[in-house]
Amino acid sequence: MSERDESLSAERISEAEHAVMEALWEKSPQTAAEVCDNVCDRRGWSIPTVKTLLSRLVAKGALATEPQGRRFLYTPTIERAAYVGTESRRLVDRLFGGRAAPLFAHLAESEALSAEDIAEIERLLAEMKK
Amino acid sequence: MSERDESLSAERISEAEHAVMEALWEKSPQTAAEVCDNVCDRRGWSIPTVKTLLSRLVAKGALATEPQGRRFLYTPTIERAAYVGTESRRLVDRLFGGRAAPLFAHLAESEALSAEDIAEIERLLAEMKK
DNA sequence: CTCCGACGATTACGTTTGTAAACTGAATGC
DNA sequence: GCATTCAGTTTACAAACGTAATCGTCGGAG
Repeated sequence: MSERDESLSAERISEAEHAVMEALWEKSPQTAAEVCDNVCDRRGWSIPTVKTLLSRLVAKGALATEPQGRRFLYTPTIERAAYVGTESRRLVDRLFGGRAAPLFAHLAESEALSAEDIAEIERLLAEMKK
Repeated sequence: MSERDESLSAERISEAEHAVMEALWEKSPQTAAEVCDNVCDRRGWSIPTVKTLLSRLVAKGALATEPQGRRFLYTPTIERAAYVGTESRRLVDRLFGGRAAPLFAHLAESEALSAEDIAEIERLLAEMKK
């Protein structure tokens, strides 16, 4: 019960881990220290915490390491778009029965849509029609 | 370290708990056994599991109990719309910097929007303009 | 050549979650 | 009345998470 599947990257990324991923999607590769520079204050973390998260993400196959001298450079192996996609879908499935329209309706109803959002969405819709 | 705040219902609802909430939003009040009838097969749960989840939800203030003879009737204390709202916002904040338009764009791009979704959204947009 | 400091690796530890068995008290059939 | 049954409560326990301290090692400063 130790050899888990290491190739299929379907491992779930937790919220804390996600913060680390964001830093690396923003810019990569980065060392552990650099990642910490980018997230530690915001989250109130210390370096050991970041290192743990990095290790777990490597174990989950979400990050790749490349040795640079005696330290590692970390790079995402999964694309942000893919992650965002699965997470979005999860939510839509769980809360809106897989339909996006109710989500939109909900956002609209709860004032979560700004004027710009609406304009942007109209633009996208127009574009889709072409 | 035992008396947690019992009035403010900001407690986080986990995924398994959410399934129970859905059953009760669908129809309430219900007994534990009834809830189980509605979710146990789908999730492969046994009654004890449902009971645990119900208790935790009561502890979190998400459900209210009303004694009916020797058993309890469970009723949600929070509205589904409120839950859906906070969860949606969480996702939009976390993944799209709080902007709904990028979420929409993403759904559109990834084919997650059906023709009906689009029609429905156009309808909603038209309505909002009025 | 030796010691220090910087890294990753290992270990830690409390909490939450998923999943459920054991316990306890009350209602109910005989 | 007393045993069985059935509800809720308590306890259990492993995995995941959040957060971090400690260990072991390797390379660079003296």
